[in-house]
Amino acid sequence: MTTHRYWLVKSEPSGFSWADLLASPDRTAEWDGVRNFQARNYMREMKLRDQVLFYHSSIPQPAVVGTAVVVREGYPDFTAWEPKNIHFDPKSTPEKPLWYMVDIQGKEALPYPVTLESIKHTPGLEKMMLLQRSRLSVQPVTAAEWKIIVALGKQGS
DNA sequence: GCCAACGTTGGC
DNA sequence: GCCAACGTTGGC
Repeated sequence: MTTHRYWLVKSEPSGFSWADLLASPDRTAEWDGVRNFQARNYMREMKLRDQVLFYHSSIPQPAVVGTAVVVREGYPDFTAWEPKNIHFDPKSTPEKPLWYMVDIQGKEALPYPVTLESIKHTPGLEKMMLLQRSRLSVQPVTAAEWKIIVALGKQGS
């Protein structure tokens, strides 16, 4: 039997949005540019077909707007090796990569985006890491939390 | 635009 | 190895 895990990734829509993901070839994007060790470690735990909540941050109504799936497991984030890239980091080299990324594929839009505000007030979601560690851009979600959020996103509250 | 939270850097 | 300074994120 296969088990998969659940995650939440955050993105500022002005940089890369849910719509951008859906518009990508095969609805698939490299989740590059993560430069935080804890987030990196979580990405290295991600497995094929793990489920991902896609969250829009730094907007008036931050919210989970869709679901995605991991289609490629952790591999070196080569943008760290490109001096002109905004995510360049000289401490990472092809021989000794420091940063990793995964590929995710957009799966399902949530017709009723699940706002941060509603997450705060929904029983069962009060322990979400999002509420305590708002700055962590890749974080685990429990199966129970996943279920509640996807249900809310599909049918509203 | 402000500010709190918090991760990272660097001097010692 | 400590800790102050600094930078970044993200909610409001």
